[in-house]
Amino acid sequence: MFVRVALDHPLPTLFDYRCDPLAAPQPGMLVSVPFGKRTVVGLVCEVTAHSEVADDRVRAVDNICTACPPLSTAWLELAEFAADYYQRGLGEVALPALPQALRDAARWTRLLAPQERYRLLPAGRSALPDGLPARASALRRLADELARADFLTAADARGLHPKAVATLDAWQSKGWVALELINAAATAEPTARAEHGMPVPQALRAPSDDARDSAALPVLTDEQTAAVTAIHNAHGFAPFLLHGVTGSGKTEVYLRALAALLATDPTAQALVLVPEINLTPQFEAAFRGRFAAFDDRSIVTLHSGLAEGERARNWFAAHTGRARIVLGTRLAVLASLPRLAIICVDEEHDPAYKQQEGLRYSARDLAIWRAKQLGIPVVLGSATPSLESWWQADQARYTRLTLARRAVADAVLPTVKLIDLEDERRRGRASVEGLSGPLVAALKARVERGEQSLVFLNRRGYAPQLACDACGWVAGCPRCSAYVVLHKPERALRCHHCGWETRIPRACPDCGNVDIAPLGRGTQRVEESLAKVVPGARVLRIDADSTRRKGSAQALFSDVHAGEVDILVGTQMVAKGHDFRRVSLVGVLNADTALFSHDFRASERLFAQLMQVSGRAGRAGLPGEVLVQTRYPRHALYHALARHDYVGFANATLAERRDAHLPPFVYQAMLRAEGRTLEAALAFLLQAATALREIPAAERVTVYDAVPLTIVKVMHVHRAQLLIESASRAALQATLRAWQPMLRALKGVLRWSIEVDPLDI
DNA sequence: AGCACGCCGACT
DNA sequence: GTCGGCGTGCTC
Repeated sequence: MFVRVALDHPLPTLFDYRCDPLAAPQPGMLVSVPFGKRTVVGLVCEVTAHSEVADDRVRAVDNICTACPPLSTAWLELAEFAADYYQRGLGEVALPALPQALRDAARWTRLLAPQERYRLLPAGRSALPDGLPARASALRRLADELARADFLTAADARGLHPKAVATLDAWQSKGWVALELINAAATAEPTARAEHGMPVPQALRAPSDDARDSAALPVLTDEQTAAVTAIHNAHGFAPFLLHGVTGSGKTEVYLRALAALLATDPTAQALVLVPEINLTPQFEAAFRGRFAAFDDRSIVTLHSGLAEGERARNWFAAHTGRARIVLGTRLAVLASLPRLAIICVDEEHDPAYKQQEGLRYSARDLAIWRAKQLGIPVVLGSATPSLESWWQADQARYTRLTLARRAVADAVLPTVKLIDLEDERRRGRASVEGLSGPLVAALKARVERGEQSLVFLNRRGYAPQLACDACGWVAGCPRCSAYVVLHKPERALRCHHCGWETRIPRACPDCGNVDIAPLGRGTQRVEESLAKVVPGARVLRIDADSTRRKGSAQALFSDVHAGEVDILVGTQMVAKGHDFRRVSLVGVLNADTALFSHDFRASERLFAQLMQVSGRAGRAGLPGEVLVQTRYPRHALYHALARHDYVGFANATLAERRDAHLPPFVYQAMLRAEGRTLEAALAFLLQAATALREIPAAERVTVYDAVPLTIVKVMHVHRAQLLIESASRAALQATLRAWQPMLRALKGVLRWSIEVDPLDI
């Protein structure tokens, strides 16, 4: 007997191994196999009686992972499709999608091995809370938790108090707690159990079933009702584009659609995707609140911020069918969900759904593929849908559901005003520290009224450049072809491309001049300026720097919700999804740069971002105002923004894209090369372009010139790219498939990679 | 991707 | 004389 195994390895082939015919693994199982000098974990794709590989080269399977039920055929097909479409090996797709614990054969035994846990004994229950010193708060917490849950694993206990295990051992010797063994795999709910019917949670019953339930639920608008009904009545594969302005209650539509579906089928699973880790807590709270009868294994999250163990547990809950709702970021789209019945993709336009390293997949596109494969509904929600999705709806391939009104009765869309910076200057009203007079006045008025404001600026750090007035020197990164960003609190210059850091120099290293000054402004500088310009205001900055520590983003956001902040300064991080009820003013700084970008998608991104950040204003009855500082107040994008006219913007932009033969009217792929020199990278791409002439399918493919990337050099590596496109997706795919072996034969470059459907051009 | 082999320059 | 640089080649 032989198994054909996929390994996490760039070669797109399966590897054959011998196995015991009496104990052969099934497809979808994990095995550990010898590979070269190492032992690696692979995924069994086929079990056959014959192998094409010469007998003496075939080695034997080392070990079979019995702790994990095999992955389903449907999941293997998903991995195969993704590998095929994104031009990678199956193993490169499948194995990174699994939890780390499964990819390390040494840890398989521990998955099955008995785990220890401490159970509270009656003696302990009577003795414990009082037997502790009143001041020993950590010990009391431990005792309380033990009393509440009856038992604690060592890991849980350690989470409460670092020395908890020692304490528990001491309590054990006093006869207060007992150490018992549990079998981890046995506690994971087997699929069979789920299929016999989990209890239907109360919250899932239709509102009409129970007057008390319906009283607690928000009343749907007509538009929301229509959307929920349409999703509920769908049969088979049913893609929906839920186009709803911010605050129109898209989340409520997801909640109702899920409730209806999960109630009809007590084993059904739902997958809900959000673009950012920061949004998972608020979504998790909303889902746990609504599905109160679901325990914490029934609703799980999957994202890269979870500790490895928790991620593995949640993955298992999804894989065994135990989890009914899986809420996660893009990586969750590759979770194993044997009973998947509906998928929701919130803010489907968000570029964060595109993985930007390794396998460069679009989680939104894979979500649609999964829905099609399984014949289930998929709901793509956004206030500013991607033009790709909008076009699909235009073509009637997706059903459009529109929520044009805000769901909260007295909430109206904010008024958007453009502040013409040129005009301000001509009238002798120069901006102070980059903040125009009207914006400062509006900020002051909000502080006086006790309302909150949000200042949006998509640039972190203090200033994007540090320059010498005398000789024109600008601080640059020694490893990259980029300027270093001044970070004032850390008193450092930092490269945002490679992380290189240095102290701020006292004088110009070129000419010795001490008058070196920051140029431009980032969030730190705006934070500082606001404190000066709006005296007495409590200013809080939220960006990737201020939220670096784990959990700090949540803490900062809750300060805002608690009203402890007057002015919030932030990057796109604050624009997404958060429902800041007291914010009545949004100020936008420095948006103009994206208007004239070389990237044809820059304006689409800017429009979505500005619509999204505008939506933060005036959510709870307060009249909202958005002030955009610009030098181009007559630009069509700003006009569409001022009228909240996504549809006009989308239609106009789509018409431009059609004329210019850009996506979604053509399909693109990018070949990127990294070389020791730019010449090497370009030479490689030139050879690659020449090789295309030998591929028949490439006759229907347009090849552009190889060009250096905007940031040519990162970490001493020079980068260039070559764009190819075709009106035929099939021709493009066929070309890429034939191209890869030719590329592998080329030399002279450190690395190269193909990206299908690139977002950044 | 790893991890070997292999062939040439600066050091104890 | 070796340590170690990265070019080349292989992995069932």
